Amino acid sequence: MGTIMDSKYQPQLVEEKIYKEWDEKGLLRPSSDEKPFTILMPPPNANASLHAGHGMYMIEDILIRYKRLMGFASLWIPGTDHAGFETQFVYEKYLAKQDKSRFDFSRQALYENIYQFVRGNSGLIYNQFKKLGFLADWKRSVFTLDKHVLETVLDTFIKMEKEGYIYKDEYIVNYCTHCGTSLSELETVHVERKDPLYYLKYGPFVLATVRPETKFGDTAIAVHPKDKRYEKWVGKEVEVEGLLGKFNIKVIADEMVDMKFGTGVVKITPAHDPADFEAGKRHGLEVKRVINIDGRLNELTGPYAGLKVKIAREKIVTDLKNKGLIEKVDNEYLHAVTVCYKCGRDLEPTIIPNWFIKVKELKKPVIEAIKKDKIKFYPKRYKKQILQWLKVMHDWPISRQIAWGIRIPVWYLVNGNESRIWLSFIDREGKFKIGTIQQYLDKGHNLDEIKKGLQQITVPIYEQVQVKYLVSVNEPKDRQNWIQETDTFDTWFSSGQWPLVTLKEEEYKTRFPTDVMGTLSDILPFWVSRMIMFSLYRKNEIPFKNVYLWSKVVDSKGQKMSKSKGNVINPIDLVNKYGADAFRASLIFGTGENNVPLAEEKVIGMRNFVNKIWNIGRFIEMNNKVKSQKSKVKSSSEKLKVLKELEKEYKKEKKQYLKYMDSYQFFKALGLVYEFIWHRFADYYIEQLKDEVINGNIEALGKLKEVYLENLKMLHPFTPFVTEMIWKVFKGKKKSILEVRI
RNA sequence: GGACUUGUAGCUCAAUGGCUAGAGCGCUUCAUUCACAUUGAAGAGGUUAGAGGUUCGAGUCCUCUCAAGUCCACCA
Repeated sequence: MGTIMDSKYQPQLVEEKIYKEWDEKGLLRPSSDEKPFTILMPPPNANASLHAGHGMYMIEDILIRYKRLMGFASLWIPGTDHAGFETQFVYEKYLAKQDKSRFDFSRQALYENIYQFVRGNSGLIYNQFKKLGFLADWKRSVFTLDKHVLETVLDTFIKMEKEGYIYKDEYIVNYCTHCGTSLSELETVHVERKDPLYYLKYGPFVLATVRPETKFGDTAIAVHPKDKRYEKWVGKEVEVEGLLGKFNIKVIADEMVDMKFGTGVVKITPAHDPADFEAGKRHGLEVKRVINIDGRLNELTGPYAGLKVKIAREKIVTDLKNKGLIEKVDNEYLHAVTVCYKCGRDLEPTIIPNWFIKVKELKKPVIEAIKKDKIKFYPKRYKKQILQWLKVMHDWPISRQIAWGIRIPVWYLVNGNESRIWLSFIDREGKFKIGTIQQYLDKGHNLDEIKKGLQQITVPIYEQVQVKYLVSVNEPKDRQNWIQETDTFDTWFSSGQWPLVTLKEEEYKTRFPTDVMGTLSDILPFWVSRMIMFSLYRKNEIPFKNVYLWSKVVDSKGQKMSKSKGNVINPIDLVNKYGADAFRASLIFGTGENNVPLAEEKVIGMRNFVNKIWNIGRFIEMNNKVKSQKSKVKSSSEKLKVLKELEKEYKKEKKQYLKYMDSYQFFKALGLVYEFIWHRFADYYIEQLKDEVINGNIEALGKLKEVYLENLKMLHPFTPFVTEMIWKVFKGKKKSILEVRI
């Protein structure tokens, strides 16, 4: 043996070497003959670098290592996500620095540029994961734009379309005119804000609105059916004086109206308000669009055409005042505004043709599987939550108006539809063009040129004739001209199929359903529910048996980490300073089921603990080396009693440890071992037996060594490096603690 | 507006309805040739947010009030 143990454990000197040895020994993947245990790593964004939240992936590493020590062939498969919207957003910020925007590129060029951009950053996060000691099979990494992933994802869409789960509809969506895409409800943020509430004179009524600029799109006035004040008007048309002159408008009665709000009268603008859109459907109202998707008012607004919403509003308010059409303004009106979660700007509810999945039938087996506990949730309360979410989950818009993603395999027939298909493209001279295909064919451009420079096409849903489309991966081969949909799939549509694309074909027999899915609790509805849905749809099987949900990593005061607050902690800095073991343990120790506070002081505390583990080993090793030179001393009856006590206490500890680990109560398991090893084993037992051991009592030393080594195994999932290092000191340089079993 | 979660020492968190409510960090005092000062021993620090109830017994269960957080929002 003869390995010299320094009086201080220095992680910086050994961690990299130890990790390399695990890799070389093939310990990153399981040996084949044991019982399978499988975890699929939630794919981080391909261009991301490690942040504190990723530290919690360590929960999965704990499970992988624990199960390995328990005799399982534990396998952890990593991957990365193209993260459509997120990544394109980051890339566009990068473009903006060079005074460019996505409108300067064709979608093909933009896609390729982002691909290169992502490639340049990829691999970074895996190196950081390795620094944390993650025992994952990196060679098997899957990227959500890999060929076989595309095949599966496209195939799912085609199958769903065939079976009638897919439809296209004009739908009012939250549209960010700045980011140029529609957002799902889950991607929006509601903020409370004060805005002026204008009381407008509206024919015989006065009504309150914060958005006077949408009044050009009004197609009805609504009152509550029980409101006696307005009873006599319901069902009739009234004449209203507006900025563009007089017009007639219908009065309807609908329960959506709050009699107590404002004057109890609201204008209905189906094209620009989600609630009005629904009301419009109920009453068969015309949908009159007055704001285009670029956030500017259109030709129906007369002199205001071309103005952006905010500017138009100011101008319209001034003009209304001059005409005497504003009765009063309430400047203290507090209301919830929906803003873009990415750029924070107000969202414009807008009607856009979108692709949808009917979820009503698809979610049924999901609900059933969860109710029957085929999938278990930790902590338990999330079962109730996910069921609640599933219950109210409505049809899912899966199309996104961005280039970075998987293009929807739909082809529109061009012939005969030239003036029905709207598009934007970069022409052969590099100029941005927008309009219908017909307009540009007339101006001497040809379809190949348009397709080559294509940015985005919009195929509206027409009253009489629909543009014919085919669902196909490749362009239909006939004499006709076709053009492919430019919308891409929502990221969750592909990452929702993660469990269907990560395993090898033969592993679906042995490793599916996988054992544990661990992820941040925030994405329970986005991701977890959809993975279950796709898995049941494609495989008729649940994707995983257990779901472990961890919470956000926050700062020492419980505040969310954010750049603007300046409280962001870089995990790698802490690892470099105090070692990966200390960092890992600090995310587990003293936490419950709530947010995980991360503070340097706590990491220091855990560094001290790691050092304590090391020094206990040092004490035993020092006496181990010299034992042959000393005479044999037998234990006194008093010391025998202490040894028996130790044995008993250790057995109790181990039993409790297994119970905690098997029920995913990691913080309790670590707390238990911490307490035992430091305050019982070191502070009590070693102190009691110290003189004996130094005097050469082999029996006492043997017992201490035995219990110590067992505790190293129990600690290994939490602090893998130091336990491996000590193991090598005791057992030999070529041995690994990962090769033994608890 | 609805749902969920939380409120315990200065801070961050524990405590299957049962003994004197415990850890870590911080604080005070003492110790030191010792495996470890990244140490050890001792200590201060609590009306468990508040009020009421159930119980032999409540930090824990129930009701209400107050406060904080998260998610959802014509969907419950």
